[in-house]
Amino acid sequence: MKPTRLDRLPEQLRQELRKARRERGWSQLELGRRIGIPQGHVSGIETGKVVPRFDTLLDLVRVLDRDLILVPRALVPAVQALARDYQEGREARLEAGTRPLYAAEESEGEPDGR
Amino acid sequence: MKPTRLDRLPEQLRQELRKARRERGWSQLELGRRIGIPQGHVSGIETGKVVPRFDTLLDLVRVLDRDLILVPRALVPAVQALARDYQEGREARLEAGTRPLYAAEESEGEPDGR
DNA sequence: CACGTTGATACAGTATAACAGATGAATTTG
DNA sequence: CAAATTCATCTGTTATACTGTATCAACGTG
Repeated sequence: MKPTRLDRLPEQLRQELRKARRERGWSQLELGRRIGIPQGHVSGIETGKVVPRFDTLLDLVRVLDRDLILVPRALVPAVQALARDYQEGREARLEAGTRPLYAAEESEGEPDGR
Repeated sequence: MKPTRLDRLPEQLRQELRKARRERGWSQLELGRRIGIPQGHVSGIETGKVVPRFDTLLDLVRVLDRDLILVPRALVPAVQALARDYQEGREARLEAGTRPLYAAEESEGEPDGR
């Protein structure tokens, strides 16, 4: 992995964001629309071109049904394992009927009135 | 809790930051020095006057031996409980010999070369 | 009391995130 | 193929995080 002094926003986190967005079948435009930021900005964040403010990132992860939480360093491995297992479970359930599952939902979930 | 449209940086998070800093016996000046930001800025963050960039907040929590991690919303309660229990354990151990424990360490731990 | 520390706040100047809008390449779709 | 979609990137403007410096009140300590 290139150190690319551009990952002031951790690459791992960026990948997870992109993955979560795609799981939902949302384009950057769609995701941006939901939290009120332009497509170009979503792109900049996902590619590591800009480091978002904390509140922006929080809006982003929450609309993707995730959250950012503060944990003691000692617990990081355990929590990550927990999260990974959980996700793998979801994915397994997902490919069972290879359908986006989320993509369909055109319920226009409240844009979280920013 | 007041909604105070100032908590774009969640109050709970701010309280935890302040608490963690004090546990270590560090002043805002000392904390700021360790990650390379001025005392006034630390104050602004702790009081909710400014919303830090994600990288700034990450530097902050890491020097306080915490981390920010992305988790599925469904796991938030579980992870928070885990973190709370862990902290309570530490505190109990701490007051046993009511001594800052951290405060002493003047090992000048690498300022995490920003 | 004089002195040092801590934390909040202010101000000016700089850096950059955020926004609006546009373009173009690659890919998908009709 | 033509049209639409998606995403990266660019330009210009605005908002604001961040820096450096300084002041002040509250507190504690010599």
